[in-house]
Amino acid sequence: MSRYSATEIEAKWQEAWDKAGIFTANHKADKPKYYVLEMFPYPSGRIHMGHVRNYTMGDVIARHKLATGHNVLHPMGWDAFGMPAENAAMAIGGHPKDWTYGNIADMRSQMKPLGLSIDWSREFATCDPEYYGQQQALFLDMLQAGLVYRKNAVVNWDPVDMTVLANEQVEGGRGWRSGALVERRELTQWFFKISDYSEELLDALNTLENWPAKVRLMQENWIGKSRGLQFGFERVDSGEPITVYTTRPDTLMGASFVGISPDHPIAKQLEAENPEVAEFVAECRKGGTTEEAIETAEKLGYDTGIKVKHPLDPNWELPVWIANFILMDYGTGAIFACPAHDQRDLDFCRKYGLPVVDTFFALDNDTPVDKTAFVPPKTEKVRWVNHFAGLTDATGDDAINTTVDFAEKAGWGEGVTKYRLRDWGLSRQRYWGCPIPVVHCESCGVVPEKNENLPIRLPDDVTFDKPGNPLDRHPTWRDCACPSCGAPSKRETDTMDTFVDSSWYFARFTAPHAETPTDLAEAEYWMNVDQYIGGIEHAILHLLYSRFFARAMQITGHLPKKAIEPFDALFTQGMVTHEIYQTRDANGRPVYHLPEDVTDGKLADGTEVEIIPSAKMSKSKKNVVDPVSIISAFGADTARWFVLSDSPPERDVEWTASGAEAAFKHLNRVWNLCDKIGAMDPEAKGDGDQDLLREMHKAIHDVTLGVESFGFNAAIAKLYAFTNTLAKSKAGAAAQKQAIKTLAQLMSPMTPHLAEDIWAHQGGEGLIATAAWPVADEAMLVDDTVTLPIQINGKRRAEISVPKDMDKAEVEKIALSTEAVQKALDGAAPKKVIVVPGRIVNVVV
RNA sequence: GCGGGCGUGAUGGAAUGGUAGACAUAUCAGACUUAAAAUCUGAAGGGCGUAUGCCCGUGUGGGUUCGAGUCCCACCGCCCGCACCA
Repeated sequence: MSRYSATEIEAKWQEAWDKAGIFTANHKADKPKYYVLEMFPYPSGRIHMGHVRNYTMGDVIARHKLATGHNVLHPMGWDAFGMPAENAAMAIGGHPKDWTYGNIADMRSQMKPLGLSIDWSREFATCDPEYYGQQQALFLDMLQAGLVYRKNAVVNWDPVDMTVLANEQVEGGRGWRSGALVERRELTQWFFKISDYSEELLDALNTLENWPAKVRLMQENWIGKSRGLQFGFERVDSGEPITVYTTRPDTLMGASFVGISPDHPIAKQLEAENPEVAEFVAECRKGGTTEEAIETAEKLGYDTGIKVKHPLDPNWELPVWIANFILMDYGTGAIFACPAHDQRDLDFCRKYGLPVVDTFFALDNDTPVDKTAFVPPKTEKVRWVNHFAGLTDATGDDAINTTVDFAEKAGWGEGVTKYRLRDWGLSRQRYWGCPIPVVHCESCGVVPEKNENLPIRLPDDVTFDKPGNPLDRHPTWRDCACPSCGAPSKRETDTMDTFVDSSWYFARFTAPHAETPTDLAEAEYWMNVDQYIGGIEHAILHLLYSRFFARAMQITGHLPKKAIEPFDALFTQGMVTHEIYQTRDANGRPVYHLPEDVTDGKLADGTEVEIIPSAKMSKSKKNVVDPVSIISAFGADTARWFVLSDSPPERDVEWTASGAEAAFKHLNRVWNLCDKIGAMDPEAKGDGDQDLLREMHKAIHDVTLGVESFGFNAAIAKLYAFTNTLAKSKAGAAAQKQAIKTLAQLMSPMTPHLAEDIWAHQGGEGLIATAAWPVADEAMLVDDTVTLPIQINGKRRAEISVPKDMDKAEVEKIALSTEAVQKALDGAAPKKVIVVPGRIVNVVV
């Protein structure tokens, strides 16, 4: 009997697939296409179990589609620009380019043994000049189409990475990568006009039926549409209006003061004139220092002394305050405060002794507001005591609509729609990114580079011994001729946010070597991505940017109209977790231990470790298992099988040594089963051929359903069960052989190497990878005889065995004659009998 | 605060409104072995009982239904996302 040697067969079949070129995507044949894509990795240098899970899921889909007669596009690339390469250069010397390409080579060599059905001929890295040159071309087209612009803006400055960050890249006041507290600076930056597409990006979410509802909702909240009233408060001194935006215009009679942002033009003017204001505004800009401080930040205000007139009563004057909680880039940067119905306004007014006026009460309670603002749901009816349009009992929603109509008719305000989504600032003061292809000329201003000069390559001779951008201090790279007038000029030294790189790579995969960003014929054939798979952490940033880029690329003629939503279906997979093993050092500080150093809760020297519940694998907690060592111990098939088997794919899966071993043992069992069946006399007859084949068809049905609906764990459970059935079967050689070949086919998306070897051993034709996927025979899915449970009043009391097509009346008769039913009836007639054919019988007594 | 999701054995988890706990882990017992490992066979939600069996059981409480883990309402707990957004 031969032994299952994963190392041997995996290398053998990977070579065979390569040689046959079966994973090379090809659009010539007359078959439907299928584009499956997993989010491409950052080349950190090591693959981790998360990658294994992500790519295995995509591979299962890709291989299944290949076996069901599709032209499959399943590419792989590298999201290769970004800070870590520069950090490495600063920390250990060397060049970001060498570091990155070295990592790519390492990771590729770790990934290849997984046996993924990837078309490696389409591989690229975003730091390839061939790729980023096309990105520059795309940028220039977008510039011409008015989708990119430059403006002076208050931006988030990361003092550690020494670069600006987009709003989406600031989490809790800290840089998403460095974790440093973000400062606010005013700089001239490049922006993508994503906010022009707010409404469309929001509307189109409804068409993304095969996206998780959670992701759509997160994007909806992020875009943040609101409807409200915009109007002016007239200044008493100058007669100039201060324009405010409010979503609760119905509370205007409860207005207590007008508030403006510290960045509002009026505040800026006062700042210049008045040192006291300057000091206050500076204090506001500093902001909090910790996350808690930001959450519980004290409301700060400064009374400017300016008075404005209430739009409904020229004799009613309100003070104008500068308040630290008002954001300049939302609405108009100015508000009116209604403390009775807004907790934040109430806190502010109580602090500074400003009036609090109730405008409505609950229908059954008219207690004036004291410390808690009265903010009922807008759908709840309330009783108005202070409204200008004569409202009495109405819901908030009705009151808002009535008020907007009233203001529009009276001509002092207009209903407007606002979005929270702001334009995407793409300038980064970094070296290792795609250079922005523009030139600054003293006479011509900002001039786009000529297309024939692309790519604008990054210079290789740079140093990282000083903080800041090496491009900025390079002696010659900046020098160039103005593309317009030819005069000596300076290049832009900012590079693009790396999210730009990942916003169109999926389109580039359709023609990775085209001389233009895309090849429209190829894009027309391969787009859209039929199934996209990645982490939920990209729910907003990457996916929203990509949706914007798909629109921009359509406008600039690089993608067909049908690709406006580039990802037909999205699946967000869970993480791979592991227990954490901890001891403490002499000072009581935690010390973590690698799983491979812990046996039965003890270290090699016998020290007991504390076991902390599973968390995402991370190097700092040392709860990591290296795919490379798993593959060398058990083989890729075992790793692939295990990451899919234990949990539903959208949930986290806990890596356990026992689970991985169990997966390995099971594959051995299947191997031995194949050996055993192979050794049978081909003419041997046995018992229960039909039963085995029936189970085989049920397995085909269930596994296919599982694979097609991301029920990988359920599919694998069915494969376990069918293997157990086959192992115990006494059927004849022909039936067993058919069963093991089918089992191999059903396993082939998950464990492709083992499946291939079994196929060959059992005399299967060609490669199993390209063999037609088995189809279940409907007639074989139902047993001739079915076991029906008999319920009495909904509780199971007995079972009967009847032919599958016996009619209801007959089933009822048999059910009623059972001992349990007779006993329960005790001579009386049943009140009701429900017979669900093939399912159940319920007798009500 | 706003929004969303989830609560099933010791554990991960199965169950188109139709026999709850498939499949797997851990556990226990048996076979093989001088012994162990490996492998194979079997047991196993809780309680009572020698047993045929009976009672209870999917976070808690109600409801709809012949029948609810699944649908509806309320509550409790946990997780995630967003958040001075006017």
